[in-house]
Amino acid sequence: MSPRPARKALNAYHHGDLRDALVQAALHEVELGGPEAISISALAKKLGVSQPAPYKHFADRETLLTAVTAEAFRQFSAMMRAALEKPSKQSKLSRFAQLTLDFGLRRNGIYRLMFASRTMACAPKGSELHSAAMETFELLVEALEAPAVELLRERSALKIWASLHGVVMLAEQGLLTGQAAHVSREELVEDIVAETKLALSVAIEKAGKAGS
Amino acid sequence: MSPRPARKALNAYHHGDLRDALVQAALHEVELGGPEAISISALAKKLGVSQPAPYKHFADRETLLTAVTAEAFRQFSAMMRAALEKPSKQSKLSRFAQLTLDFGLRRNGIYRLMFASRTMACAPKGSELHSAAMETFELLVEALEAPAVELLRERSALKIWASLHGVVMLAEQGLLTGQAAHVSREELVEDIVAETKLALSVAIEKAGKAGS
DNA sequence: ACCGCGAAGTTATATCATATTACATTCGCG
DNA sequence: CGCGAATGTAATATGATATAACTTCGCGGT
Repeated sequence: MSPRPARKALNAYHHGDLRDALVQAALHEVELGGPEAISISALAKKLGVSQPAPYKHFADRETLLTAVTAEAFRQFSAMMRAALEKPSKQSKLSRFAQLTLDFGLRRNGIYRLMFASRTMACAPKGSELHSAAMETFELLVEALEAPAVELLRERSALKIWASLHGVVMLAEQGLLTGQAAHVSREELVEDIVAETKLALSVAIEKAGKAGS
Repeated sequence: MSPRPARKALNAYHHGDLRDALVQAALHEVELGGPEAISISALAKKLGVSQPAPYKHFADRETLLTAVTAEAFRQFSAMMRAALEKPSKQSKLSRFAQLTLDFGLRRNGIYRLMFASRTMACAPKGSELHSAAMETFELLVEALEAPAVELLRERSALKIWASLHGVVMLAEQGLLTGQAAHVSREELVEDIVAETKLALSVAIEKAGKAGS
C-alpha cells in the first residue's frame, strides 16, 4: 500500500518500524470501531511489542490519534486524486461527491476520525494534520472545474463540502431512511451537485455583468 | 426545565433522583469536553455517591451516553420550538438555520454527541433516542413553511439539514477560516437558506405545471 | 402496626488502559 | 571499537469500568 521508508526489521529486539506499523494498525482498528476503538496496549500486543513501547514514538494517545488522522487524510487524498485523474463520463465534481459519500459510509470509522472527532478541532493551523486536511479541500476546489473568481469557487466548494458531510453523517445515523427513503443517497448527492453547479454558474454570470 | 417525576431526596443514604442527576451532570460535562469526557466515576464523585452507584440506573457507559444524547435532543427541540413560536421579521427557516449553527458552535460538545458520535449510529429505529432525533427533524420540516408535497419538503429539509451539519463541523475544525474567511459563517448559512428556498419554489412550480 | 421484598446504595475487588520510571539492547557514527 | 542516542522491556502508579456481595430504606399487603 503506502510505500514505507521503513528500515526493515532488524532483529527480535528492535521492531524496525514500529511508528509506522502503529499508525497502520490503528487505522485498521479505527475503520471498524471509530476513534474510541484505539487502544495503545491492544496495538502493542498485536504488533508483538511490550505495552509501553509505543510511547517511544507517541507522547500519548492524543498524539497517536493525530498522526493517524493525518495519515487518513493523505490516503483519502491519494485515493481521490487517482480517481479524478482517469477519464470518465461524469464530471469531476460528481465523482468527488459520490466517492466522498462512498468513503464516508464504507469506512465510517475513519471518516468520523477525520471529520467528527475532537482531534481535528484541536489541530493548530500549521500542523501536519491541518495541512493534510487543507490539501484535501484543495482537491475539491479543483474538482469544481469552474473558471470562477477565487472567492466564488471557494464559497461553492464550502457549500458542497458541508452538504456532503451532512449527508454522510445523517445517512450513517439512519436519519436519511425515514419517510424520505424514496430518495436514494446517490440521487440526493447528484441533486446537491447539480444545484451547486447551477448556483455557481448563475453567480459567475452575475459577477460578469457587474464587472463589464 | 424538564419536568422530572423526581421523588425528592429522601435521606442521606438514598439520593432520591440519581438517574436524572446523572444525565444532567453528564450533559454539563459533555458540553465542555465532548462525549469522551464523560466518566462514570467522576460523575459519581461530583454527585456525592459511591462510584458503582450509577450502575444501578445504567447498565454501562454506553447506556448512559444514549440517555444523555436523547435528553440533548429533547432540550434542543424545546429550545428551537420556543424560538420559532415567537414572532420575528426573519423567516422560520432562517432562524432555524442560524440557531442550529449557534448551538453547534456554542455547545459543540453536545452537538458532537448528538450528530457525530457512535452513540447515534447504534440507535435502533424505535428507540427513545431515534424518536427524539426524528422529532427534531420534524421541526425543520415545519420550519420550511412551504406548501409543497411531502416528498419535496422532506428532500429540501434533508439538504438544508445536511448543509447545516457540515458548516458546523467544518467551522469547528477551522476548515472554514481558510482563504475564504471573508465569508462569515452567518452569511454562508443565509446563502444556503436562500438557495434552498429558491430551489424548493422552483421545484414546486415545476411540479405544479406537470400536475395541471 | 409490622414485615418482608425490592429498589437504590455501599464496600471490596477484578480487570484493563494510560502513562512514567528505571533499566537493557542495539544501531550507527566517529 | 566504543560510546551515545534510539528503541525496547520490566515494574509500577493511577484511574476508570464493571461485578459481586452486603446494607439500608421505602412501601405495599395483611
